[in-house]
Amino acid sequence: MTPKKKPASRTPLSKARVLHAAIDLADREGLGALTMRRLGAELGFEAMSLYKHVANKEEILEGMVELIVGQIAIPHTGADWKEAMRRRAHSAREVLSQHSWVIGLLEARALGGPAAMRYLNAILGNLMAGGFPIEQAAHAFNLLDCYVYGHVIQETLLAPSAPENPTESAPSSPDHTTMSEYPHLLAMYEHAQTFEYTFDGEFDFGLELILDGLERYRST
Amino acid sequence: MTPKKKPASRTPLSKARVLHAAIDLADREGLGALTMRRLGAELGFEAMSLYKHVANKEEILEGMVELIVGQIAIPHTGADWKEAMRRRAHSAREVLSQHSWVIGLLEARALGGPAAMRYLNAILGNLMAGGFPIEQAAHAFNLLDCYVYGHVIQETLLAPSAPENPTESAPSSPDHTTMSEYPHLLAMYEHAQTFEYTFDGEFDFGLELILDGLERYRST
DNA sequence: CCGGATTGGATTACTTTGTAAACCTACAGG
DNA sequence: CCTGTAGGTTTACAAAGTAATCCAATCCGG
Repeated sequence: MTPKKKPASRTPLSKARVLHAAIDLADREGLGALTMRRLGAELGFEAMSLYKHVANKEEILEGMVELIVGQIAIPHTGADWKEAMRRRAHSAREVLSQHSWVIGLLEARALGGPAAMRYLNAILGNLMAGGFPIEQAAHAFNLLDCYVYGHVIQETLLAPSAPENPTESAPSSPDHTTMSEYPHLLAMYEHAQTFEYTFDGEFDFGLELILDGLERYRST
Repeated sequence: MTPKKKPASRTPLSKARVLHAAIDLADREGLGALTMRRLGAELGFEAMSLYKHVANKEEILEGMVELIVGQIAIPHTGADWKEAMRRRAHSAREVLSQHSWVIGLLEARALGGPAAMRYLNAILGNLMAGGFPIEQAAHAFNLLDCYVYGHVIQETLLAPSAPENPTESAPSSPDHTTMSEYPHLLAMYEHAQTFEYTFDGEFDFGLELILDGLERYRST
């Protein structure tokens, strides 16, 4: 037996490794599974060893958010504002949907990190370069961001509730007798079953409507 | 000493009282303070006594969401769709902002309750009565809801972080040296200090833009 | 080359929180 | 009256975050 016992999983451990393992775990089994002991086990160490690399669990959560937010594509400063906003909205939706647990962490953690700052700054810069004066840019940014954010939440709310709680899934039409009291809602459920209804479609509809509205507003 | 010792606080206890006390506590000190022991104390009973009226904490959380969602004004079926949507958006924003912790609970809890169903049903009904065929109503509803939802989150994220974590407040412009790397963001912060910038204003701007867009869309 | 200091990890143990289980007690009704 | 049950209490335990301590290897100046 050579002196190197567990080759891959015994590499030194570091904040970066902890964070990536945490994201991995959250992706696979949801935030609920992210406990210090579990995370330690996942890495092949004891729970308390993690504390040599992060101050506490909160720091892990912050780091996770930071990493994820950093994955959202930032528009290049030269681009046409409308196309830039479209791109970044799609990117944000994709990234956030992929790691739907971040939503639950975004309470005060995001705003501070450098990734978020770079992101926000780039967007505002793009809008202003696109001809929006500051207060219009604020309006536009706020509106777009609320929409993207809200939509991701809706999706994860309605979607086949990922790995978190494998119990109830939302849109399973809770028996027709109950539903008969809510005829419009029932119609909606049925429509949602159609192949005409996709999250992608819904998202793009709203996004384009907002973008067009903003364009009209800008040239006011 | 008369036999009645603690007059008001010793009334029998019931699910309703538990729920209202829970909402009260969450309003005052945030979701983090809502523990079974604390809630029991608040009511003048032991923690375990609560379990004679609710199955578990989850049931309390569900009940809280249900009560809050039930407070959102539902538009009357006759009203003009635009005005109806405007009203309900404002109502929703108000109610959700007042109890900002509901956002954190809305993961799968809301969609099932009767209050939510009534709410969704009424909105869809209004839109369809206003001339939107089902798939357009779905679009419109989704868009509006995402916006309202997203906006409330933004607000609570940026607002003077209520009773939850009295630590850091977000928009305190984290020292000018750091900010100088993000010029647009800095400009935004400064603009936000202006009396021209209010959450109300931002909300209404986006709402009207969306409503106008929907109106245009409907008559396509 | 050596002895202490430092670094990274393991052990133990304490706290908080949800909740199961058993217990108690007053009151209702046969 | 006796009994059972509804409503409340006590005790106890498991999971999770983390403080304190300990331990081994490695690093570093003399």
